[in-house]
Amino acid sequence: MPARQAPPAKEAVRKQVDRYVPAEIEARWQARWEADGLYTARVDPSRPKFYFLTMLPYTSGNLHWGHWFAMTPSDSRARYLRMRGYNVVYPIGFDAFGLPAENAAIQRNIHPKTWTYANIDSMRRQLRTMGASWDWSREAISADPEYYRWTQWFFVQLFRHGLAYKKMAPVDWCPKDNTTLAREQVIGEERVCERCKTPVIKKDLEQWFFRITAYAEELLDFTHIDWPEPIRHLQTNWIGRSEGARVTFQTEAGDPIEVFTTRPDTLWGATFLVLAPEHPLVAKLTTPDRQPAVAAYVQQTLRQSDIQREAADKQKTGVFTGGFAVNPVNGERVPVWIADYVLLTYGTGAIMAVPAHDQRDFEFARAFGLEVRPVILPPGVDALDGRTMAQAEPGYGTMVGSGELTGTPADRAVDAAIQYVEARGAGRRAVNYRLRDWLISRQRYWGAPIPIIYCPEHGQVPVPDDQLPVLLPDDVEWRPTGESPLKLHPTWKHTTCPVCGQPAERDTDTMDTFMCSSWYHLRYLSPHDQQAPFDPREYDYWMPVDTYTGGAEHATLHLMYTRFFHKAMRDLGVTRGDEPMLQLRNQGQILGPDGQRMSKSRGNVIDPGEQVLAHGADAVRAYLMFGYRWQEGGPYSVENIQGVVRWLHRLWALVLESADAPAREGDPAAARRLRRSLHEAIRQVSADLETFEFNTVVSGLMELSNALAQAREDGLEGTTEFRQAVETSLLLAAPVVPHLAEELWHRLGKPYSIHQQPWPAVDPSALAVEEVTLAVQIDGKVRDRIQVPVGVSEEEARRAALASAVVQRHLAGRAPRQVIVVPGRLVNIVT
RNA sequence: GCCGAAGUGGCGGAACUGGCAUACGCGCGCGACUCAAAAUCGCGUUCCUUCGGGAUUGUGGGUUCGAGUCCCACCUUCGGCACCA
Repeated sequence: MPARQAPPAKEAVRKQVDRYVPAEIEARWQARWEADGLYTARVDPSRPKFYFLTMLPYTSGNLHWGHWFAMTPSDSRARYLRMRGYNVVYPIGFDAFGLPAENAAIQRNIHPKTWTYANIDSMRRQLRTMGASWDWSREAISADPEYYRWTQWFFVQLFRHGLAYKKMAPVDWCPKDNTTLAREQVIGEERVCERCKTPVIKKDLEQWFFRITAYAEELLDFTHIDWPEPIRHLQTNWIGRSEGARVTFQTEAGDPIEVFTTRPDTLWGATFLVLAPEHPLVAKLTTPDRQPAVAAYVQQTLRQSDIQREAADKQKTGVFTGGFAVNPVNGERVPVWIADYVLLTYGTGAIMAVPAHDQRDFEFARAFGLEVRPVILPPGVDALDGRTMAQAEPGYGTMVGSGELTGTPADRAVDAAIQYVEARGAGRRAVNYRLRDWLISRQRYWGAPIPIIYCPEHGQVPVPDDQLPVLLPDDVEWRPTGESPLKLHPTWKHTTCPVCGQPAERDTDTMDTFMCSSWYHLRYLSPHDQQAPFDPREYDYWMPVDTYTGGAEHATLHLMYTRFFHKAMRDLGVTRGDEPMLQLRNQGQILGPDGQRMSKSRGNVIDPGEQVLAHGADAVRAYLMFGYRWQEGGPYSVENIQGVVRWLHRLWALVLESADAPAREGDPAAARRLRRSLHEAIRQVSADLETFEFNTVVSGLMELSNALAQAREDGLEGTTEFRQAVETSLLLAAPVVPHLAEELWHRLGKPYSIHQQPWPAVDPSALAVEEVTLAVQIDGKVRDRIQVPVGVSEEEARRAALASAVVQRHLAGRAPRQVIVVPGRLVNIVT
């Protein structure tokens, strides 16, 4: 759709001006800014720095609304901060490794590398059309050897300090993508793969893990960062901290069983133990006569998918092992069962079952005729009978039937029980986390190879720093088979041990791409550094990131991993400070016009590129800022984009039409009104850019445009006040519509570039008014409005309000009981 | 079930610490321009009204001179977690 021409206004004396054709100006200014290095950021200790970071895009091929919505409002804020005098670094790069590249490459039968780098080329071009103020000289691509050399270097650092380790474990496996996944990449109740939505299965595999659990406690501390509350809650819940005790039960087979409980006060009611079927002690505890039943149950559990197994409403199943343990607090002999409702991966993989006070244990006990023994009396409960209880009683209360501790009240029961077991060496206070270590091995091709060599003599040997990167070979069969493609390469894995020089083999897995993106903000500091992952001088100046913007869907993935990574590297002396990103803000999502997620299958995809072609990048930027609450997002609206398109055409025409109006004097009152509108706009636009309230940034600019139009009606064209207001309008609009502002600034003959001008300051005297309108309320309802001088006394305001004819009529002779005066706002007459 | 976010005109959404609800824009209506239409410009636009006024921020209570905003209970929608001991 071509931009439409605005004819001269009806007075017909308006100068005929060029129409606004964004296509003619946007590319030109983009090229100029880049040629001039306008946004190239350099360390300059004489100026305050600002590290503004937007989540790097994945190399999926095309920019969609999500990119525009995340990036262009952020860019406006970066531009604003630059005009405010900050030395802003606003870098960009590409998250280029990963499964989608491989899967797309498989579909199209082209090499993942070819596909990825072709996408980067086209995405670079598309990104440039946004008119964003990125420092392209800092571009980093995670699939470049000069990048992943350092990803591997970080792995080696973690390995050397015991934070990366390999272990055999039941892990989540995506049967479609043929690779393991981190726990965080398994989504929802259906337990599907984050990428392809295929239900995951469990496999026992030897895999590399990062010890994120060592940082569980510290990751719960958000006191020094300004992150959105929902993200803090999601991470807190994911980490899942529980306080309680670990208690040891001796067994008749010899090996003790350790359990974790949050309710040590119920220990005396533990009438049996339950182990996860995969628990290592199961074989040892099982008596010969129970062997067939136990083996059958374990087999059955293994065959079941996790979804079947973890369905909460499922009937409890399990079998008796034949083994017995001893309850350490009362010396009673309790049977040991196995059941699939106990998870190997949480706590110790074993529980003490207290059927009277835990609903799951209760259901299990009733299903198998096990004893239910109440040992807690919650307030208001006189007695509980284990034989007749219909459900568990999970509340806290006074201990009963608990030996020496009988009678301990609710508020002391847990502590008393912990002290009791600690004194007898049967247990200790403990904190347990739901968080598990981060599984980073991937049996896929398109990732950074894990830099470990296996030597028959020296075991796991990290690749020495001077031999990094371990290059990913191009000549592989990269289609997935379930084995790592690197393993099937004829020569790649064969190498020599860095310690002894004897033949050895490389690890043939690659790393989770979330490892690559855990430190990209550091690579931006010096993307071509050959000596180190980043230049410490750049680090000391720019870090930490001051503002980070991106999607909330990474709450328990990237946003948690990158915090862990930073803290681990801090402890290794690589980074400084406790947190990598001080302020985080999440944008919402742009949906299709039907309110559904845009997708080809729904046929509701609107291409942002087409809108840019039709209306210009500036209009799309302004539309995205104006039409939504940025943190919320919402459906794309064809009608609403017209609103900002009109505004931009009006602004364009107004500026050019009034550009060389002959100088004259105007009505002082009208001039004062214009000046007040101008400074109110400066105040509002500044404050709202600061706080990410982008919709009111644009509405403030529109109101200012309306005030200019009114001023023109009032005959102010040609006055100093009018010219200043026009120029300041352009400065205020520059962060939002950078091309249009630059073009008009240029046409007004102002010095290049508008983006290097200082941000306008609010003059408080311009905001001052002589008269204010007070609302006059009677019993809280507005009945009248009165004009009073600005500094009017309360007494005068009251008198003026009571003098109002409307008020007199409503009062009808009654005397007000009370009159409340809120200076500058209202008078409320209470009858 | 647990945790979190959000409910304001026909629509997107404003409303800073409790003080004039509905800014700004879309849409719609009327008018101007036009042979006509589009575009553009101007005016109007929360709802009801007997034109006095009355009602209104998901629902019901409460605090207050005054509540979209604070408190209590509930409803709806969306997101996350879920046999986590």
